[in-house]
Amino acid sequence: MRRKVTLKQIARELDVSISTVSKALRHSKEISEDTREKVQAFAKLYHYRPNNIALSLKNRKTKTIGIIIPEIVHHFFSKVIRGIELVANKRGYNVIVGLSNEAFDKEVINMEMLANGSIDGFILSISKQTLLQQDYHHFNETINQGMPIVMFDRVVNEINCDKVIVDDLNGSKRAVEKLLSNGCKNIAIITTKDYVSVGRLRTQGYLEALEEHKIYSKSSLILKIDVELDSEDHLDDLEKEIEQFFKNNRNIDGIFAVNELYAITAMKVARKFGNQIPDDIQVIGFTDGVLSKHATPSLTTVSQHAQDMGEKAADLLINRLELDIDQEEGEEEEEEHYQTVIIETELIERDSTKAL
Amino acid sequence: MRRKVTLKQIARELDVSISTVSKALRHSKEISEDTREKVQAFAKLYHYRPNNIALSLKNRKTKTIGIIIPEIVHHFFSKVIRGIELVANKRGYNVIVGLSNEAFDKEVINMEMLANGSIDGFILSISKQTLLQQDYHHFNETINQGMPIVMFDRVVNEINCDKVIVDDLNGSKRAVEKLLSNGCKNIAIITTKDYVSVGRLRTQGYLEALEEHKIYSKSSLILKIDVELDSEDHLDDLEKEIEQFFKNNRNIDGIFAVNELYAITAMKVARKFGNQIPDDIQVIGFTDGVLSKHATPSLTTVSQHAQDMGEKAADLLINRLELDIDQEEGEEEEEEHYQTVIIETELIERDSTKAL
DNA sequence: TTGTACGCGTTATCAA
DNA sequence: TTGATAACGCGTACAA
Repeated sequence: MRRKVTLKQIARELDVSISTVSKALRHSKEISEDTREKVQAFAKLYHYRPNNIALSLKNRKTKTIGIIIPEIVHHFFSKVIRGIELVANKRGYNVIVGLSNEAFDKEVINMEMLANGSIDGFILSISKQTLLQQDYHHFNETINQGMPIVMFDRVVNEINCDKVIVDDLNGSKRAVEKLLSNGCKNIAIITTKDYVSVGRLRTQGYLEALEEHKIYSKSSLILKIDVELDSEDHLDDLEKEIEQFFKNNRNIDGIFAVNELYAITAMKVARKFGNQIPDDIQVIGFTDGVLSKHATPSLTTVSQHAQDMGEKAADLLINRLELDIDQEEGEEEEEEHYQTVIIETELIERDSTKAL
Repeated sequence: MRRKVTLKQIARELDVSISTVSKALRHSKEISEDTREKVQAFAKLYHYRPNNIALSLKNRKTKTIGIIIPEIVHHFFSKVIRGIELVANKRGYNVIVGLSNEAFDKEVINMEMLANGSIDGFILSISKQTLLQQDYHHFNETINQGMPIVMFDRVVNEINCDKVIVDDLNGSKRAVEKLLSNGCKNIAIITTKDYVSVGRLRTQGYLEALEEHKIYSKSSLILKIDVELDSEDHLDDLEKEIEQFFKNNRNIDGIFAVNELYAITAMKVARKFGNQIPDDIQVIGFTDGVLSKHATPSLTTVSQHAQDMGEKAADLLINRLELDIDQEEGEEEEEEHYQTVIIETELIERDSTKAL
């Protein structure tokens, strides 16, 4: 077992100085062709590779991006990661992942852990608990320490940073309009409680679409699901709640659900109540997931282009990181103008809505 | 914007030496209570945290685990990551993720990138292309450099390292036995080409189950799907291939599919051919995915306990890392006995098989 | 053409 | 009780 070789070992072996080896390997023409070749041959033989950690310490940058997401077993988030990783790798960065598991504490701890030199910047989506508590000090502290953050999807206005969001409002608006133009008269929405920003926006889109079509929204047609019901353990409860909702609203002929799980469950319940989809009830979800594609009937959805979001977020972050380098000395940092990139949604029509 | 403070800055500020600060912060009783408190107060005020990179360089370990997987947008792999992250975090480690995207080159590049000091060890699952080419030099090199590897799921005998695998053979065997005891007479298998180790093993389980029931296996009932058909872009081709398979085998009354996608697609095709599930054809898949749970009918599957695999893999790796420390000096490394942990599968009965 | 010295941030050892 | 020094591995400005 030969451990990793270092410059020092090569230097000792070849009886030259460390800096000579360093220069020779970096093809500096300060060094004679003779020694250069000798050193390079030796380095190749022993598979010399510079130690990343030492480079990070020296350069004061790690070429690593920290990702903090609430959950990884989730099509949307894993697609975002894929997008981030793609761009990051292409631009010479690695990706380190921390999971908040939707909990405030784990989010804070994870961020502190990574912020102490392990990474150059964050890409993150806020946990539900954090959104609920509205405690964002850890984000601000991180930014104040000069570590850039890019938020995606679950963002918050209070924080000054680059953001990548889905056009939730217009996405849902168009979905609801689709239902309307497909002839639905009683469109229900199954959404989250309002503190989840994306849920709130999607609800708003729903309301605006109705309003613009001069339809009065009825609060009875709006079901706001509580967070806990999302977890695997509470699938049954979710189903029951939606069942109750159906019982209270016998005349529903269209459903807009703000995520895949709600949509699928709604379809299931609708069928249980003897409805045909899309003949009796048409359903549209909001997501990128696999479920939608393979459900029966396959689900018409508002696609979020998750991978695009990841790619965009990575580009934003790396751009800022490399920009910071150039103006390193500028000290008084000319007022930094943060961007909010909006990723357009796309309505993917499948079999849960009528083909006109 | 106050940048991260370092020992040096605190020392200068308080007009003491760096080492005094360091000791004071580590509660060394070498230091007078006076200065100790002074330093600690100052450090707290400025949120001093030791720089991870510097610590890594000094301690020659990063407390970071590198994960290399073929694909992240995949229920199985993301669940494994969740398991790894859970244990890693609990034991004070971070997790850095590299995606091979099923390609040999990316696997190699990613590993080289991380092996140069960024991590203490790998947890990985081999890419399809690597399995196909059977070129494993990068694994051996990594291990020879003293960096431990734990492989999971897609492993290979040639490599000497800890492994965590699913009991593929017995899992499929029991699945097929279930179909048999449920009355199926013509059980087909939809599997992968043999170089995918898990596919091969699951096929073997299928064959053994038949054999033990004195049933001759028919090659016409074995469909081995080519890799490329797995990708999103080739879903249609996959469906067509399975359709053709059905046309050639009109008498199928049971299907065992080695993954979720194959199973779902098979159900779809079966229905298209006018079959009722589970009345005419019973189907069992091999997976942990969401599709199975939410499909119509919901799919009976062999669960792999992906999260357990991740947890076990992380424990194996960290155990070895911390063991290495203790016997650091031992040099002649008493022969290392690597383990292969087998995670038992579990048959989860849902609605694609008959309830007897 | 080659080597020395320094610094990145930290800790451990030894000297004062 | 405190401080100076070395070391982790690297790159580079400067000296030889």
